[in-house]
This record gives sequence, C-alpha cells and structure tokens, in this order.
Amino acid sequence: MHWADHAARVLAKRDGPQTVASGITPSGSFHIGHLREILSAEMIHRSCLDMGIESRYIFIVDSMDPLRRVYSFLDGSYEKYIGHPLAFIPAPGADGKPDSSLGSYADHFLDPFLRSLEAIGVVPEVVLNHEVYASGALESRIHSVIEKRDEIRDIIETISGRDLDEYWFPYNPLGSDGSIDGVRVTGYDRPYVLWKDRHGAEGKSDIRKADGKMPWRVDWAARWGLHGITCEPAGKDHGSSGGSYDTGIPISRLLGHEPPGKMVYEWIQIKGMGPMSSSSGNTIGPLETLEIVPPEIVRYMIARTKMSKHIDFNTGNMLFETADEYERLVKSPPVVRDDGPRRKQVAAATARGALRLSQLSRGAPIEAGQVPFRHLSLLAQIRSEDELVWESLRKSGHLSGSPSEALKLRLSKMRAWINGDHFPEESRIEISKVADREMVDSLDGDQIAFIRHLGDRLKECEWNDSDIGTLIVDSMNLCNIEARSGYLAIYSILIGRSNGPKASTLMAECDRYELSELFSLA
RNA sequence: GGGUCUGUAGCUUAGUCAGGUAGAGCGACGGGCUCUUAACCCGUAGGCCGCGGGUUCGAACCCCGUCAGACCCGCCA
Repeated sequence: MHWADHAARVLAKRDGPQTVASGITPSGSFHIGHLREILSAEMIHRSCLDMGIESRYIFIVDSMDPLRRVYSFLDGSYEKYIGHPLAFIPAPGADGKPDSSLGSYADHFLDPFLRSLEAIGVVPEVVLNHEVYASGALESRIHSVIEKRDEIRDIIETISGRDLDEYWFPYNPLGSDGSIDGVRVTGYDRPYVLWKDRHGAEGKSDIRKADGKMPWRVDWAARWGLHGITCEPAGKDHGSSGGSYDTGIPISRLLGHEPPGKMVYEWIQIKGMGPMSSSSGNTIGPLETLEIVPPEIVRYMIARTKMSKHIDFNTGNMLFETADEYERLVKSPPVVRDDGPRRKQVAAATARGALRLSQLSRGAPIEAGQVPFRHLSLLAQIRSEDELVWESLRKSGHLSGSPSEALKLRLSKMRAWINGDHFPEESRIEISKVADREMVDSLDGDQIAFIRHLGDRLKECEWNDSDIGTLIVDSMNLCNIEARSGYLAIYSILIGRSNGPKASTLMAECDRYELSELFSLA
C-alpha cells in the first residue's frame, strides 16, 4: 500500500472530517525541499478523499514569524527589521534593498511559490498566520496558554531538555519599534499583555490582534486546535526527539485538542554531481525546477519515495531515471493479482498508488504511454523544429496523430533543460566537425574503409532518414563488415562515442558536405 | 553528551507496523524486431538483506549491541 493511503487509513480511525496541514515560513526563496512539505500533506489529503473520507488541505503561512537575520540576499539595511513579523516589513527589490512598492516581504516570496504549487496541481486553502492573529481567532487559546504557562514551560523544559529563562512567556509582544526582540512581559490583564521593551518603552499588546505571537512550539500546538488539524507531516528537524513535535503533542492535549500523530519526512538533498552541486552554491528553486521538470514528474519523485527516505535530487541522471520510470509505469501499470504472493501484491499496489497520486488533478484518467524521457531529450537535440520531433515520434510508433498538451509541455521543458546549465554533459549530443584522431586510431582497417566508402556514397544519396539508413546497410554489406562493427565506427567518428541515437536520424540532421568531409577521414 | 531516521543486487528501491523459502525497475549480458538506437519485445545473470549476538521450529522483519551516513536537542521543509 502506498504511504499516503496508509496514512489515510490510519486517519480514518479518528472520527470526523480530516484537516491536513502544511506550514512554511516565507523567510526567503522557496526551494525544492518545500515541495516535499506540501506534497506529502497534499497526497495524504487526496488519499483521504479517494477513500471517501471528508478532508481539507490547508497551507499555513508563518507570516507572523519574525525576520531572524539579514540573509545573504538582503541589503544591510534590513538590520532594522530584525525581529519584525515578515508580513509587516517591505519586500526586497532586485538590489536586496527594502522596496515598499513591492508589497510585504512575506507575500513577495509566497506568491511565486503559490503559482508553482498550482502548476503541480496543488491548490491549498491558504491561511496567513498574521491574519489569524489579527482576527482574534486565537484569543481564547492565547489566554489558556498564558494561564497554563507553568505547565507549558515544564513540558518544554522536560522534553526538549533546554532551560527557559525566568522571563520566558508563552506570548511574545511586539515592542514599540515593531520588533519582537528584547521585549519583556511585565504583566497580563486579559486581553492585554503588558511589556517593557529594550528602549525602555512600556506598552500593552492586545491578544485579539497581531500585536505579538506565541513562540513557535506553542504556536504550533495552538493552531492544531484552532484549525482542527488531524495530520501535519513535518520535516525531520521538527520530528526529532525533543523537537517541536514532541512538545507540541502534550501542549495540544493541555489545550484540549487531540494532536495529529507524529509524522516526519526526510530532506531532499541537492548535493551530488553535475551543475546542481551545492558546494558550487548552485541551488535550484521550485520555479526553476518546474521550468525543466514536468509537473507530474515532480509529483512522482515525491510519491515514489517513502517519507522516511531522503531524496538525492539532481537534474542529471536522477531526473532521467525518475522520468523514464514514470513513463514505463504509465504505459504498463503493475497488475495486482489476488493469487500472487503478498509482497508482490503490496509492491504493485504501492506503485499504482504512486502513479495515481502523481496526476495533476485527482481522478483524471492517466494519460496513456508517452515518450521515454531519454528518447525525447535526444530528439529535442537533433530536431530543431517541434513538428519534426512529432514526425520522428510517429515514425517510431511513440505517437499517433497530434501530440497531447502534456507532451507539448514536455518538449518545451525538455528544450529549456537542454538549453540551460542543468543538462548533464554526458547526455549532450555533439556532432564532430573533424574526426578525432584517437577515435580513428581505435578503428581497424575494415572499419576505416567502410567509413570512407560511406562518406563517398553520401555525396549523392537522397537526404532523408530512410535513404541514409538503407545506404548504411548497403555499404556494410558491400564492405563485408558486421553491423555492430560498422555502427561502432559511425558513432566513433560522428559523436566520438561507442553508441548513440539512431545513426541515420542523426546523419540526416547534418549537412551533406560536412558529413562526407568528416567521413573522408582527411 | 542525549536522541531520531536511513543502511536490501553495480544503481534506485519493495518487503520491516501483522516473523513463514528475498520482489521490482534501471544498468549489464544474450536474443528478436527479413535496417540501425539511448526505441520496442523476449530472456539470462547478479543479494551471507551494514556487522555481531539474542528470542523463535523459523528473523531482512522482533530484542540487545556495534559500525557508517544524514539530521535534531536555538531558528530551519
């Protein structure tokens, strides 16, 4: 059974509608790892719906979280905003300087992310946390948290093993300058929290307004109750022992809400080979990812991996393999046989679940087998016009009639990938202008004679795929050379490699004169 | 220091919660497609399930220990 279906089945034991949630702090650019946060939750939500369980999916944006420090992409002038909620400070312009015409910092980073989500078929109910505070919806919970602050302090100290200082308070008011830092609570008179800030100013925060916020570990537990959250997969950072999941569970119970079961996912790592290496500082954001990776492949990458396993993401081989695997699965989904061994049944059901959850919209029919990714990458490289690609695909039997929208999208993303920095060098096809000496030397006399013969006859053959193909075979027969040996020779001279894409297709894309020159081995 | 997750064929992994003779895909190798592939179809090989103990009639699975990697115990998806 697929992990999302399993999670849904566990949730079903809990009565009532399910609320699956994600939460992210918009402190900067979103990256591919955030997609796992979103998709883990969204897939469980879909599984619930597929099982007939009432469910909704909410995305809580931690827009009330303060700016922690001046990040590398920010101008030093952000110093004055440290400690201010992200919803209340201006977005950075291209130069990293605050520019209030660009809207709030939180929205600035959130908006493109939401567009990315839409592209992968995720349309959550978006909850902006600063608006929740401003609405007063949290008032009674903030009140309880303050009333029970000793118990909460005890929970956090015991479970996380860290000591809270004597001034710790489960509500952090904003001071006179709008920062949460350096503000000390001096009293509580519902609905006001009284404080004195680092400038010596005194004031009071209304807990019915966005005048302050609960610290993260408390905030998280309180929101579970407010939104009725029954499931919230969290990153392993929150999930480790003594982390915020462990403290959130008893705090949530203290506030009268049965918390979601602890559910933790592993990170996506972007180190590895090629241009994606994090050591080179070249990371890749979700928007950029989605320019080159088809959306259902992004979903499949998450769906195919259990939450507890980390994913090594790169835009090289890993992407080819994942995408090809997806295509094969679409083409021939594994059959679940009742009479087969249990393990096989489980494996087949898991794969089918991953395929189902990879679709952009729930319940849509899965599009019949498309084109292997690798094959498309090759056609995109040798066929400059899209129409010529479709033609090739029709010939190879991958396509009948017109290409689907999904396939067109594939090709355009493939072209973007090939034209960008993230395409793996080893998959690039480069046709030689001049025969490589080493390659020529590696060939025997028969092979060389064959190449010269072929080069000669190329001068006067019809310039298309099939005629060139026939010519190759003819020439091999005439030169009395085996097909294997002949093709090895062609590829060695043409692309400097022992194998490659269909030789005649490649050659048809070349200039006749240049090719015969190349094959003359001058 | 304390803790969590991960470790199964060259690679990616299923199976671990309900213990019952190790499943799959890629890659490799072989064959077929009266023309070729990085297309398509068929087949073959490849695993002391990280290591050591224990429980059991029986362990990849449960327990203890150990090694390795990732991460957490201040913020972090």
